[in-house]
Amino acid sequence: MTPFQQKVYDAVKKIPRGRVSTYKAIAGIIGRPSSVRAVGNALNKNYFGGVPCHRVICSNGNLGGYNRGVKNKIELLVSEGIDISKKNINLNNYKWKKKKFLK
DNA sequence: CTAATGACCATTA
DNA sequence: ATAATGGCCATTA
Repeated sequence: MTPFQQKVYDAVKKIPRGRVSTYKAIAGIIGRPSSVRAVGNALNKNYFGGVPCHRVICSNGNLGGYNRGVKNKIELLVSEGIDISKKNINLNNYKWKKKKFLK
């Protein structure tokens, strides 16, 4: 468990149910905007439960990957009420915005 | 130490 | 619109 991973997981844990975030957004939250790739890498090696890593997707609305199989990722997201009918996620509707919660 | 890898991103053709 | 390219960074061999 590296310090970097710890930050990533901590940020991902804050994503509420029914919402998604992006690798880029997570990178920004932890203070390393240019480490988006490393963020994905960290999530790839996340063997912990309690971290909703299935709610993290690409900035362009694509699903991204999942260490237990993308299929499983889709199931989880759909079960939380997110629509993936067109094979990409509408970030305008589902993206988690921190500001909304601070208010 | 160097080199290779990857659940990314933005730019270019 | 899609496809290829270069850059970026933490981890691992």
